[in-house]
This record gives sequence, C-alpha cells and structure tokens, in this order.
Amino acid sequence: MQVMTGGERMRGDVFDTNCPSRIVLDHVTSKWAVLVLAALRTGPSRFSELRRRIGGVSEKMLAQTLRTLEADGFVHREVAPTTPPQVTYSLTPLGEGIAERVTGLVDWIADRIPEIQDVRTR
Amino acid sequence: MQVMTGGERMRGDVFDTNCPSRIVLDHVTSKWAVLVLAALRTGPSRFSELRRRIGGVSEKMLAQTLRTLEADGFVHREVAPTTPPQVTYSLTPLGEGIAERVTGLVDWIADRIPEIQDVRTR
DNA sequence: CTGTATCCAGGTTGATACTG
DNA sequence: CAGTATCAACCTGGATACAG
Repeated sequence: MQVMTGGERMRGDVFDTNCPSRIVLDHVTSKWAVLVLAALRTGPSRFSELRRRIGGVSEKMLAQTLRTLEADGFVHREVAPTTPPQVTYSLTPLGEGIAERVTGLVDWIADRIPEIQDVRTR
Repeated sequence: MQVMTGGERMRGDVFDTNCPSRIVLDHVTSKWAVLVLAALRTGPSRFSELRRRIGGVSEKMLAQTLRTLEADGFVHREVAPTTPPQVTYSLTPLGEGIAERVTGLVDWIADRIPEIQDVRTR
C-alpha cells in the first residue's frame, strides 16, 4: 500500500494507479478472467463445466476469479438448492459489455500479431 | 511453465493462455504500461519527464515497461547523441492504436464505476 | 458437486547503489 | 541524464487436503 504524501496527484483519472477503474481493469484483464468472460459469452455455464472448458485453471483460481467478477457485477451466480448443489454462472448485461470489449481488444491485438512479430525480429 | 501433455487444446485463440495475443495483452494492460501509453498519447516525452508525469514509478519499472513496449513495436525510442544523452519516447502508429483502445477500455469502465459500486454495496 | 483452507515455490516489485 | 545491477520483500498462483 502506497500513501500519497502530498497533493501532487489527486486526479481521479487513469494516472491514479489505484483508482477504481484501474482496479476493475486489472480484474477483467487478469489471466483467467479473460478466459471466463470469453467462455461465458457463449452462454451460462456451471463450475465444473467452466473448469473443463478453461484448461489449466485450478479450482482456487476459478473460484477466486468468479467471486471477483461477481463482486464487480459482471457475473451472475445462481444456486439451485439441490443435493448435490448446482451452481450456474452467467454474464450480467454489464458483463456482456465488458466481455465484448475485452475479447475485442484481444482480437485487435491478434489481428496485428504479424506486424508485432515483424518488429520483434528486426 | 506449463506443458501441454496432449492435443486437447491447440487452438490459437484466446483460450490458449500463452498465445501471443495474451502475452501482448498482459504487456499493454500492465500497471505501468497503461500509464505510459496514456502519457505518450499527448506527445513524445523524455525518460525523466515520463517519470515525473507518472507518479510512483521506479526507474527500473519505467525502463522495463518502455523496453517491453518498444520490443512490441508500440513505442519508438530516439537517442540524441549528445552529452548528457537525450532519449525521447513516442508512440508508433501501432502504439497509437493500442493506446487509444486501452485508454478507451479504462474510460468505458470508469463510466460504469457508479453501477459497479452499486453492485458492490448490495 | 462446489467450493474453502493451508502451505509453499517462483516470479514480480521496489529501494538502493552504481555506471557511462 | 538515462539508465543497469543487485537483493530482499511481497504477492500471486498452484498443489493438496478437506468440508458442506
């Protein structure tokens, strides 16, 4: 935790490293969140189904990612009171918006990978 | 480093955690890269000027971030052969594209912070 | 099935000191 | 001015075991 000692930077914009926008940005661009958002764009999904579709994710990280996205209002969690319990995750309207943009950014980059690789070799 | 043991996931899309797009996404959405891109959108800037404008960044992290962005082709580094040396950083055309989109994403999120905070308190 | 708790290795960060 | 080198501290993430 870093303390602002003076009034040197009090704007609420992107230059404030700990502004809410930056925190949410980190959430939605995190390693697994990108994949969760992409997976949920095709429709609601259960925990174990997500775990299967997103290869390599641990239970801990999937649960953590889903909790964060839920807290931010991007993902809806629906528990069916059965035994064993069934939990279904889906995108909220807000979640669909962010999912579209995040995957859009990934796709924009993907389209330019040839150019980027080109620079790297030069 | 994780090894793919089978052919279970060979697509080149977003579901491949280590695909080039994801790597570049991590670069440009990293803590300091977002701020560097935002700072450079207003025009070329020198090392120490960037350090002043982006409060809290260490020399090491600024240098590291700039080297990564340069390697990806988003930032151009111009050295004037004077003493003391003058190094000027600027966005490449590719860099302007990504800067626009990254800050756009941050702004999109910023616009919805009220909604998000609303969910958090509920 | 859907998680939570714990532990630990590895990577990332930042302070500091130093160089050309 | 514009960095690089070094090192300790922190944090993240994954494996494992366990619980409701």
